[in-house]
Amino acid sequence: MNKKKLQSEQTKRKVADAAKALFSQKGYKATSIEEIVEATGSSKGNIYYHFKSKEGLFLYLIDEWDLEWERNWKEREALYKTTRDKLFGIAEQIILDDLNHPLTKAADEFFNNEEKGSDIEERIDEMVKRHVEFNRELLQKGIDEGEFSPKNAEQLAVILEGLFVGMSRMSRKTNTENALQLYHSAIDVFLNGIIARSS
Amino acid sequence: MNKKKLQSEQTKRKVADAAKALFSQKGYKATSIEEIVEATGSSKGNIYYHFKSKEGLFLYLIDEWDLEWERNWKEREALYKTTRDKLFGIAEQIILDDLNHPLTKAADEFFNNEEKGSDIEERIDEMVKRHVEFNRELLQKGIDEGEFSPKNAEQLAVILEGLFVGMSRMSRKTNTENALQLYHSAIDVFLNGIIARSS
DNA sequence: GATAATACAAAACGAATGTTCAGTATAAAT
DNA sequence: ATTTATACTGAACATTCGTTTTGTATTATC
Repeated sequence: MNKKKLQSEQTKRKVADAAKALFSQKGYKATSIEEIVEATGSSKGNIYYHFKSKEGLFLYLIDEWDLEWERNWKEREALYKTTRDKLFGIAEQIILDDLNHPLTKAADEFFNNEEKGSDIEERIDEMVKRHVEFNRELLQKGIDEGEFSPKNAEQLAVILEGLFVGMSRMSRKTNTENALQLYHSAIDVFLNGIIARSS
Repeated sequence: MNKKKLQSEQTKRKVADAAKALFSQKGYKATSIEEIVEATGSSKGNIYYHFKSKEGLFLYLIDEWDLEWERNWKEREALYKTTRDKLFGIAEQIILDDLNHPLTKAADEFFNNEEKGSDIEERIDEMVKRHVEFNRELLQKGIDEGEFSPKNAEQLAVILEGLFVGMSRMSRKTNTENALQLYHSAIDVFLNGIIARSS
């Protein structure tokens, strides 16, 4: 059990990579299996041998992407000391990760589509919850350490997530530099809005 | 030129109303012309007689919706004195208007889709610009009158728009009450972040 | 070496869907 | 009254696209 499994994994990787590039460029719906076939040289049947369905393929990519994001963040987190700085760091990574390896657009489209099967919806919900929880822990820490004024961390976490979502959308047509500036300002406002004041 | 034109307008209205309901419930892609046919009793050919295409029909609805929103706001604007209060008022109207007459979901989906023709994209861009400009004027007024600390109003306007977009997304699965609370908190943070401080 | 499992190809399926078009009836214009 | 324009029908068109199926070569298993 060696040569075959290896070859298989390589093929799966190749399909995943091609699909990722296509979904990123064209969006989810606009990318057809046929195009993935053309890009990989693999056959339709083979793609369906490796992935349950188009949605399954996409979800596979999203999961990979999300895991990679968290891995990257954990590597960089130590670079930032205050929660404030961490937030700016997160924004920076979002922009770099999302605008360079951007399944973002496709993900957005996918999340908003209504046709998704029940299992798909579950996994999406999980992901959003993970994000909010991630934010919540970060903010809670900031509150506990007196950096922010004590408020409902859960709700702030949702607001922060929404802010990121919105900024992502607003910066879709701008370049990286402008996006960085926009995110920075947004977080500035957000932080200024929840910061602990000595007065 | 009377009886016929009248009948024609009524039909167009009927199609528009049915389409609006369907797009709202099911989203843009998920709503087929066939379903609009079933809902109206009109024929496919007739729908294409009144509207250039499915996209054209949707855009027609979006335009109507946006105009109505502005009309409603202008009626209510006088109720709020400070810019701060106006922002809360806007949020309230967004939630009520958007969650009750919600083309929001479909609009979101539509805006994110990549396949849109060039003219479509133009009209969408215009709409976003209108929104940002609307925000900008509001914020500029708040700055001029000393309510907010002087900052880049243009960028704040974009952030505010993004915040609304994000909140809309985050409150998709909640009820009106929770949505109101979320928006309120979000604007609280935003205002707190840009407010003029005496200290 | 025979059998079974795996990786892949190619074609066909099938169903959904937006759009067009030839035709018809009704109202307006001349 | 005849012609013309308008509102509308219903069926056919034309694709696109995700998925299934059938078949085959290669590799692992016994």
